[in-house]
Amino acid sequence: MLTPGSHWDALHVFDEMLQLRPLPSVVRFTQVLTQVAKLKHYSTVIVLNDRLGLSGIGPSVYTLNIIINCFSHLNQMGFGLSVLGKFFKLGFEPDVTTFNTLINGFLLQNREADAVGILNKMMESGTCKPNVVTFGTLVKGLCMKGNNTGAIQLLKKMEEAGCKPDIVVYSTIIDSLCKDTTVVDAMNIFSEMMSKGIDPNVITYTSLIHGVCKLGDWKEAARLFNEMVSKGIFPNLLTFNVLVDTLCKEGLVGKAKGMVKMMTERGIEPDVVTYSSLMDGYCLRGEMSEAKEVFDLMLSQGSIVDAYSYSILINGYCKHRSIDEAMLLFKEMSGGGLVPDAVTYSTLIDGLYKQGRIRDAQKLFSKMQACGLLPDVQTYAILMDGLCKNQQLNWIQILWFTVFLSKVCA
DNA sequence: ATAGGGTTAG
Repeated sequence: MLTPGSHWDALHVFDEMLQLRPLPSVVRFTQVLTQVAKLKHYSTVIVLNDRLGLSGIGPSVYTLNIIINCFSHLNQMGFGLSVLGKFFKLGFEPDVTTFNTLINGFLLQNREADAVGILNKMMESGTCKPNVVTFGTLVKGLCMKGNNTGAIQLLKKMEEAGCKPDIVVYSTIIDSLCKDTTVVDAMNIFSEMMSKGIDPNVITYTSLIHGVCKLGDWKEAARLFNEMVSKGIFPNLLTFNVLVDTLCKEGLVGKAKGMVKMMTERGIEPDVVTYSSLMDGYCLRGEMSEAKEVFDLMLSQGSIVDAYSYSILINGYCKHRSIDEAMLLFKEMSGGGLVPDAVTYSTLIDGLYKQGRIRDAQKLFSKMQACGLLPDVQTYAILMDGLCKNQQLNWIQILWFTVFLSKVCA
């Protein structure tokens, strides 16, 4: 379907630009590539860049860096590294952005050692010293690995190296500590940050509010909320979504609806995430007709229903023994051009096993693999559970499955 | 004109 911002529009704009005479500068094309990359249409960026090359517009350090970033996000670090060859062929020097992009790529591939290796080389180098983004990227990588201690150590290390941490580095660590429910530590880092004269922003506060909400400390959430507003920092869509979601997970859907009313009054329109959280809230309470009402409301408001929202409703029906409703939605989403992922399939497979529909579950698993979707740890756990409970596995198979799962988890 | 931080499902 053609929607504003789809990669088809980008292709169109790009082709029209390539027809112009004289040709726009590489800077203009870079601006379009940046926009497409922001929409996460990484393979489109690669295609557009190839067309650029065919039209005789040479790459710049900027476009090459963008291409490396796109290959990283497409899990094609090999191609990303091969772009380095272009630098040397064209006589360009990779800059700090190039190295930062490569570090991020390695981290996305779980190649932490390679990422740290680049940092060390940069520290030794006289020409391309690491900057705040270099450290910020690595801090995020350590947090993603659950290594908050390492992230805090790196924060100290960057200061020793004469690189001042900024609001992004601090917010990354604060958010990770909050996710780890070590909100006390997050608050300490928060104070440390402010004592250094770094002002928190809406992202910092949203992470802290999320952290205290998860602990059920609504009083503290309200305090932080008031504190940020008193500083002239206003809660935005994400802040409200976090509040709506945590209220729903606590079973307080009524309060969540109040929050939706509040955000609307402040001129912030709920989006697909807001509604999906509400739907999940109703599903958790087994109030499926209310969940479906929210879903229909979304549909009536335009086409903001995505694969995620379908998956949430499908999960709700599966958990409340309406597997046929779930299958109907599954067919509907596929027909609507939305692509179910491993989570959606796993949910349905789990639902089918729990109803004793072993054959259907296995058929769906085959279909999932035929679609090129890789089962993950959770999928295998669901398969093993389903097969065991339906006594479809003997002890040898259970043993094999367990060994397999432990390898996947490692 | 390029690089790093906060939201939803099994």
